[in-house]
This record gives sequence, C-alpha cells and structure tokens, in this order.
Amino acid sequence: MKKISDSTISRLSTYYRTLNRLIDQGVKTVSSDTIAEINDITSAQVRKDLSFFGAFGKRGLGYNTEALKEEISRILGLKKTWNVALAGVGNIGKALIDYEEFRKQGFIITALFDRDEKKVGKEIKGLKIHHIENVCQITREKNIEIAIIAVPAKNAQDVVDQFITCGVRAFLNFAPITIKVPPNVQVKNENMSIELEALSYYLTQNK
Amino acid sequence: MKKISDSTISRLSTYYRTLNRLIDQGVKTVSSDTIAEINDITSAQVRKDLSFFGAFGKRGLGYNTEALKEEISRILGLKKTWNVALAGVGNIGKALIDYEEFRKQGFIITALFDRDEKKVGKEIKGLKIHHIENVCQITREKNIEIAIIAVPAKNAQDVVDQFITCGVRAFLNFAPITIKVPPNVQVKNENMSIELEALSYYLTQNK
DNA sequence: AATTGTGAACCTCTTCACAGCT
DNA sequence: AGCTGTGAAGAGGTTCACAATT
Repeated sequence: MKKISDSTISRLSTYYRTLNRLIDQGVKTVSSDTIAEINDITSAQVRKDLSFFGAFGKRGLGYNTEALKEEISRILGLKKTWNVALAGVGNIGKALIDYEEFRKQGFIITALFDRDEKKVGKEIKGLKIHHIENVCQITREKNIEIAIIAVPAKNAQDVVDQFITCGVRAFLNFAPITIKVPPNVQVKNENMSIELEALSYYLTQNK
Repeated sequence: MKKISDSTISRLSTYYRTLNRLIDQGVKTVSSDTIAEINDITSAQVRKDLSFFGAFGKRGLGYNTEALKEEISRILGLKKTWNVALAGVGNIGKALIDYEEFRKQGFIITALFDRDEKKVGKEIKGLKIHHIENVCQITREKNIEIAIIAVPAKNAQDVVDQFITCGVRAFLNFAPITIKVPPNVQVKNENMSIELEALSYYLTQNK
C-alpha cells in the first residue's frame, strides 16, 4: 500500500474524535467543511485525507457520521483492543495507568515493569509490577503488542531493545531522547518539554 | 524575522538535549554529523536548521559544544525561567507537577487551577489550588506566561478563553480536542491517544 | 583533510479548482 | 444546487553537492 503521511494518520484520529462527538449530539450527516471548521483546517485537506482510503461520502450530501466513524475505526485498527505494557512506574507512568482516554480507545495497560526493586512485586490498580528482566515472559503471556516507555532517559534505549528482542514492534516514548530502532519497529515520541520549548521560542520572538 | 518551521524548532530542542549530554561527557567539540547520528537525521538537516539563526561552527572543526548550547538556549528563550499555570489537577495534572524535566528546563509551575470545589483551597506540593474563576487575579499576581491545559475536553476551550482574556498567549494542551485561538496565541498539543492510534494503524498495516 | 554554510534540486504535503455525482 | 473526489498547481521542508574556510 502507498505510504500515507504521519500527518494524515494523526488527522484521521482527530476526525474520529470529531465524529464521536457529533454522533453523541445526534448528528447523522456531516460535510467535509464542517469537520474542517471544527478542527481549524481546510475542507480539501479532510477530503484528500479520506480519499487515500476510499470514497466514503455522497456528493451533494456529505458523510454519514456513523459510517465514516466505522471506516476510520477500521483504518486505524481500533476495532480490537490492544494489550499495552508500561515500563517505568514513576510520576508519568502512574498517571497513564489511570488515563481513561487510553482505555476508551481500546488501549489496555495489562503489564507494568520497573527496575526498582522496591517497586517490583507491588501492585497498582490490581496490576503487579514486574522486573524488567522478565519482560519476554510476561510480554508473551499477556500478548503485549505496544509498550509505553516512561523510564529515565538513560535507560530508555536499553528497555526498548529488550522489548524488541521479545517481538514488540510499537513504542510510545516519553523519555526525552531519540530511540534507535530497526526499520520494522515504530516509535512515537511524546516529548512534553519540546512543546514547552516551542512555546518559549514563540513568546521570545513575539515579545 | 523569517518564519521558521515548527520542525526546525523542535529539532533545536533535541540538539539542545544532545549538547547537554555531550557536555556532561566532557566533549568539547562536535560535528553536525555526530549530532545527526545521535538523533537519526542527516547532517545537512542539522546545519540547515542552525543556519537560520547564524553561523555557529568552524569549517574543518565543527561546533564548540558549550557555545552552541548557549546559542540554542538563547534562541529558544531558555535563558530565563517561565512561570507556568496548570489548569486541571487530575491524574495527568498531578503527574506534571512532579515532572522534573519541566523544572530543569526552567518551566516552573507556580499556580494550580481546578473547577472542582472539593479540590479548590487544598494544596499540592505547597501550591494552593485556585478556582478557575480567579484566573485573572492569580495570573497577574504570579506573572503567568504559559498555561498547561489538563482539564476534560468539554471544558478545555472555555478555560483557554479565560486565560486569553487575562493575557496568556501560550498553551500546552492535553485535552483531546482542537482549541480555537486568535492568531497571536499559540497552542501546542500533547495528544497521547493520537500517537497510540498511529501505532495501532502501523501494526494493523504491517501485520 | 575535514567540516561548515548554502543555493539549487528534489521531494512531500497542502490547497486550488472543477468535473462528476446525488 | 450542493458537496465530494481528485489531478494539477503551489508551498514548504529536506537533501544534495560543492565552494569556502579552518
């Protein structure tokens, strides 16, 4: 399949949320123009993004909200639930365990890992904290497909490498460091300081 | 000044981290090639990014790590500390209060807000939780320049609007919704579900 | 000899604009 | 009449490749 850009994929996610909200409000049909306006983009962008995957609208009418939501859900692979491991049970990690939004979209944190002996063996929300050494055993048992990396920067590459040996191919990385992975593995970064620094840059330029 | 792309700015942040690490290791001089390799990009990209702001290297030699770090720090506006407000003291919000990385880069959370009467008046880490109604008073008192939005999606636009009336022009938004702002206001999004959904897409395509 | 700084070429993403369908 | 789907044009970002400098 033709390579679709990251921006298109992340916009599909926002359309998905938009559609959910519209459906909650009882809206049955929506135009690309309305979706665009809600998300501060152009309607051509919305139509182009969708066109990579098919022709889901009706000319003159727009899109059926329920049907389009289903299509996007299928495209993004949200028809199933995903078993997610969380490595690093610090501040950020603990907050993510309770993060409703993940669960709602079908991402279920089913395994916790840490390197700190004081934490290993304890439970959080009914989930036992495992030592990172046992990553392969647990990953197999729990059928983990995605790992969230919330460990300190200096350990992040190591931890990812271990998960990769166990066959995990998708990572959400919170450590402020570039993780190196082979081409068949995907890393998405969630680097909150980078965004704050962009704001700092903006305010500095526009004093 | 010529408009610099968001990607250039966020790469500057990663160069900044890279330089800090190199300096810690006692490295005095670095080439664009080394910086590139550490961050999995091309050396031309590194040089081009820096060239928008000046000529900081020496041909044949590379860049002085300490000097380049100072330059980037100045460009990004990290020479000062920034007073940051946090709206929404839920899971995510609480984790951010303790997030060392922010403080280290000079982003100091100095005011907390929530709408929940049960939380208002309480303290976390010595910071009193204020009602969102008092946002202008506190924002002025504490000289807030950036606000982190960690409230539920349905309240996010409202809360941002209130901050804008008080003169705040930079937002880090964790709510999974597109915030509308006038052109002189900047919003950066930290939407963790979007990244997970991109991983879900990737795994679904590459089964 | 090594490495920067940069115009030009290239590539990718976005927007335009309109034919085609409902 | 209204709105989609899309080829073509346009804008923007990345990489090339090499002259300039240490």
